[in-house]
Amino acid sequence: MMTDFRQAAAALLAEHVEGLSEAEILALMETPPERNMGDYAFPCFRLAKSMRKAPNLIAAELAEKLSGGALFPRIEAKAAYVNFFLSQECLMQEVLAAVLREGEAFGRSELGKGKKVIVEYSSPNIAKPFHIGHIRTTLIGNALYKIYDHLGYETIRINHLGDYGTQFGKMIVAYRLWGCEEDVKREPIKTLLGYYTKFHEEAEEHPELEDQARAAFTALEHGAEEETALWNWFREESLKEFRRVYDILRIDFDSYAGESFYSDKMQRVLDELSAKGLLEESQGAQIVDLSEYKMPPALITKSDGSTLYITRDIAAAIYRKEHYDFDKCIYVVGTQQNLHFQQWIKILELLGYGWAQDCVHVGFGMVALEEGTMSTRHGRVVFLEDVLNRAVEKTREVILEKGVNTDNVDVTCRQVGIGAVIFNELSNSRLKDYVFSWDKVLNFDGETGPYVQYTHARAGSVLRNAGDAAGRALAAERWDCSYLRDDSAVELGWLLYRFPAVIVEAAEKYEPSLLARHVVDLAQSFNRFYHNEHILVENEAEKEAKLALTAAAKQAIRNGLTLLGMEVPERM
RNA sequence: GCGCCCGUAGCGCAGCUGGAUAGCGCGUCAGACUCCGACUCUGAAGGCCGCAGGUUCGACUCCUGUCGGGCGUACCA
Repeated sequence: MMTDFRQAAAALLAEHVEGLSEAEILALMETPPERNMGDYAFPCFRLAKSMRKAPNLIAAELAEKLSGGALFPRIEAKAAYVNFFLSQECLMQEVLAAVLREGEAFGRSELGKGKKVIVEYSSPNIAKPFHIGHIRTTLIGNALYKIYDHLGYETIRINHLGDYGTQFGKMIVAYRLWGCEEDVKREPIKTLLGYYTKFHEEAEEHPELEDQARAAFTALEHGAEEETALWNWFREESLKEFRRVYDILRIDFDSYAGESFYSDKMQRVLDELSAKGLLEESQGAQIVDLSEYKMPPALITKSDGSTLYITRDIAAAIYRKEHYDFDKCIYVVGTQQNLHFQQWIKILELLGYGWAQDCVHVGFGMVALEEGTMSTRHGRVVFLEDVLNRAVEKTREVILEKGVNTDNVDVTCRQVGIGAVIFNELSNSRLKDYVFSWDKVLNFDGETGPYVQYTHARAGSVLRNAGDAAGRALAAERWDCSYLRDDSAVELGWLLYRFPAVIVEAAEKYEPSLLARHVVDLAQSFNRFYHNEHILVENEAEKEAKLALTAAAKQAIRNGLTLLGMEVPERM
């Protein structure tokens, strides 16, 4: 572990500041807007009232009294701030030693040791296309899983398949009416989707189809033979297709227990709800009234007795707590379902489950198409697999145009193309809606996956060209950091120093984009360093210091991208 | 109607638990490959941070209102 410099500065201040604890000082410490103003700053505004003195006077007095020793050779007042200048030598030595010693474990921690976290993500509906609407939950969930794993948590990945509900009643009815076994076998999802679309068209003129669909689902729920067989078949065929996409993305799950898995665990929910006096009948349906909490009522069962989404989610939560005994259960599901999750968590609380507060809904904004909202019913979808394939093709075009530096073009195209899609998705904050654009996913310039991967490959190339010096740089315990004084090098040192903290922050905020952005910063910084400074110089001490920084940047970029779920080619 | 989310340069986005001159990418314009990989780098132009109040020594950041967009709001998930 590296020294916490911020805390060191706060400790120094604590000796001379009255009325504030070290922890409070630490909380107030900030980073100056520009490096030439120092590395840490303490604003004195807060002290002005109690000390009855102007903040800039207080700052000046504090700066006068403080002595930072080797760690902070300069401590100066500027306006109302006390600015701490960290010894670049200390910073660089620590950072290089930490990154090069820890290697791919750099950024790892024991924060989650002994704790178990469930991440539920992806969760597509069977018999429906795996489209770009699913990309966010799939990639955000996967990245969160990797990040939590890196922080020492025991993780369980659950793909809560949408494999239950009235929609399957519709599918069953449609198949009986228009189904063809060979067609389904040949192209399962597209064929089934066709039936589904046709069902909705027909149902507009023949509303009785809807009733038939509800009846079919109820039959399925009661284990009727024909319905169950059809449903099983649809599920298997769908999973085959989903797995193809997961394989491309190198995503895996520990459990595919979808909604249907809880079908036999629903009665218990109903019993518990009614034992607590929460269940009421209303218009033939069973509901939980939540008006006291300013929410609409939650429908637990429909008037025909079949269950609903929220009932299954309650059953799932209880099952998971009892089966896995999680410390945290993360649901990566779109913000459209905010109300659903609020109702659901409230009901768990009302049932007396204190662990409800360990369940967290990680929402994200919608993906729309340029021509409007996606709609499977209207066939307005972009298949995720198509996006991935086109990204790979595009990479091939770029490689053909610019030349290759790799032994296996196919592998590299896949790594870069898929990486581009993943990085593009994960570099924006999750809450914002966005419009899917082919131009944007297929653009490889600027803040993109290929840019970061390229930077990594380039750093690798420098290290290869360095010959023995690279080995010496890596094996060393100290480096002559006086050669790493260029702004770009200093900046790079800081970004490397902050890397572990960024991973923690990304986990705390369930926001992989923080990590993605940090990796871009690292890449930009390294590219600047590369251009400003010649690395492979004659002077051995200088060369080794620069190679150490190069190797450290490469390692951090690699670790960051790996945590986002990307592959990181050595050459491209 | 009510609830939640979003509104920052032409476009796409950052902006740390309020703090010192609001940043990055794309695009545009002007530059840099006899030199470690130009999928790179440097510079310029481009902003009343949706609008109006309020809290504060200080507001892109917090509160209220308002406008614009998205989503949700009982038998879909």
